[in-house]
Amino acid sequence: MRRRVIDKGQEIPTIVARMWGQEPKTSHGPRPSLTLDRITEAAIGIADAEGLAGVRMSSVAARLGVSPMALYGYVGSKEELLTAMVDAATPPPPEPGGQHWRDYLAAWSRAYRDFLLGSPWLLEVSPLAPPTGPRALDWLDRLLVALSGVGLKPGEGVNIATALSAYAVSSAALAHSLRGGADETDMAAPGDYGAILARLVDPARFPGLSAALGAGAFGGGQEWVEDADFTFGLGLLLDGIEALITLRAKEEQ
Amino acid sequence: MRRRVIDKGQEIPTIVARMWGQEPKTSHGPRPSLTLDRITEAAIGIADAEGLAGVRMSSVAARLGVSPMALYGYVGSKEELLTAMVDAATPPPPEPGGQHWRDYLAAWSRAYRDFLLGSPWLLEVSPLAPPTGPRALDWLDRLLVALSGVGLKPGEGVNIATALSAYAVSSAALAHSLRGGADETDMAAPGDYGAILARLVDPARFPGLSAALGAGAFGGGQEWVEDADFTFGLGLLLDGIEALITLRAKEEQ
DNA sequence: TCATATAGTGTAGAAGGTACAGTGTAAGGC
DNA sequence: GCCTTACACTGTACCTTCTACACTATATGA
Repeated sequence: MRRRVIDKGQEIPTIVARMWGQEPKTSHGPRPSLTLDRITEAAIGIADAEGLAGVRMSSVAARLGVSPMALYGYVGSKEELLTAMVDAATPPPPEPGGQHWRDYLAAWSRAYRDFLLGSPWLLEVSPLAPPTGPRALDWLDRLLVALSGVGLKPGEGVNIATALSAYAVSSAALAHSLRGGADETDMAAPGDYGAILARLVDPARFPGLSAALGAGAFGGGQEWVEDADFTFGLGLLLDGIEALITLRAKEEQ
Repeated sequence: MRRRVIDKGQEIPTIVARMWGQEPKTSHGPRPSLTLDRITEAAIGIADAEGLAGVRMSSVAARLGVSPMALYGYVGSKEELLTAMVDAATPPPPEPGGQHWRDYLAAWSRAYRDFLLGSPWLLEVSPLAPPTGPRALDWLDRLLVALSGVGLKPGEGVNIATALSAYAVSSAALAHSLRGGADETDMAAPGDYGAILARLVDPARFPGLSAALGAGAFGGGQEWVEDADFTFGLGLLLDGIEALITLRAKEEQ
C-alpha cells in the first residue's frame, strides 16, 4: 500500500479509513484512475455472477481494464478487498418509522437475512467479524435508535443486535445449504441433508435426533418451510427481549 | 480419492462416510499406513499450535512422515480435510442429567462457546455449515434429548438448537476478535474496536451508535466483561424458549 | 524547465494444492 | 509356490493465484 491516508489519529487501518471515504489527497503525479468504490463494485459484480471463487485480483483488475497490481494502490491485500466488498454490498437498513420496536426488530432481522441470501458469497467472507464499515454500522445504528427509549441499559442494545444478526446469519447459512446452494465441492453440506442424516443416525446412539428425523424435522419428506422456521426462532429472541424490556420497566418504578 | 467406501445406499459423500468410521475394506495390496483419525489428529495439532494457516497438505503429511500426496488416499481435497478436522476436534457435549431443561441448555451453550474459544481456528472453518459428523451430531442429539418431554413440536427442538449454536458461535467470534485474537493481518477486526468506532462515528449520522459509544457499550474505557454479555444474550434466548414451552403447555390442556 | 512524488505496468517469484505416472507390496487364484 | 492383480504411497511437475520489485509515465509546484 503505497498511498498514505489521512488517519485522524494514527491507528485506523488504511482500508477502514478508505471505506469511510477518506481517499488520500495527493498533489504531484498522475491522477488515480480508480476508486475503492469502483473496485468493490467490480469485485461484487464478479462475486454475484460467479461466486466468491471467481474473485481474483486478476479478474477484478481485468474487469476494470487495469493490471492486477494496480489494485494494490487501493487495497493492501486480497483480504482487505474482501472486507471492503462486504461493506460496499450492504444495503441500507429499513428505516425505523413510528412502529413498535418489536416490529422494527423483526423487519430488521428479516431484511438482514434476505440480504445475505441474496448474495450468498457473503456467507463465505467471515460474516462474524465485527463491523467497521459505514454501511454495516448503519444497520447497528438504526437498531439502537429503534430501541432507544424502551429503557434498556447502554450495552444491552448492542448485545441484542449481536444476537439478532447472529441468528440472521446462521439462518441464512442454513437456508442456503438446504437449498443445495453450497456448491458441489462442499461435501459437508449436500442437498439432501435429511436423507443423509437418516442413513447415518443410529437410534440407540442418537435417540433425540432419530426421533426428530422420524417426525420430519429436516424436511425429510415434507417440503422445507424455511420462512416459518426463521420466524419461529426470531420469535424466541423477540420474546426474550420483550421479557427484558418488561423487567427493566418494572425496575424503573 | 481412489479408495471406495461402503456407501450404504449410494449418495453419502466419501468423507462423511469416513468420518463415521466407515473405512474401506480392502483386500489385495499393501496395508494402509494411515487413518483419517491420525490425519485429523495431526492437522488439529498444527492448527492449535500455529493456527489454521499452518495447516498445509505438506505440513500435515510431514508430521505423519508421509508424502503430501499420501493424504489424498484418505481425503479428497484440503476442504474435506478441514471438514473432518472440525468434527474430530469436537468434544462430547455435557450429559443431560436430571436437571431442568433450562439449566442444560445454558450449560450446553456455554460449553459450546468455550469449545470454540479454545480452538479459535474453528471460527475460520465455516462454523455455520450444517453438521454431518458424529461428534457434532452428538451435540444436537443431547439437546434434543434434554428438550424431549417438554411438549414442543418435532422441528422446534432443531430450531432451538440452531438458534443457540448460532448465538454461541457469534459470541465466540466476537469475544475472539475483541481479545485481539484475530491476527494482525485481519485489519477488519483490530484490538481497540471501541476506540476506532469512536473516531469514525459521527453523532449526526449515527445517533444511536454514538450514544452507545458514549455510554461505554464497547468497553471504550470500562473493561469488557465478555461473560456477562454472553449470559445476557443467552438469557434472552432462554426466556423466549421458556415462553414457547409455556404456550405449548397451555395448548395441551 | 526541472525536480519530485505518485500511478500504473511487466515480470518474476513464491507458495500451495493436486494430477499423473511409476514403484513396490500384499493377497488370492492356479 | 508362482504370478496376477489391486492397491498404498512416492516423486515430479504443473497450475493457479497472490504479491514484491524495479521500471516507466505523468502531473504538479518551484
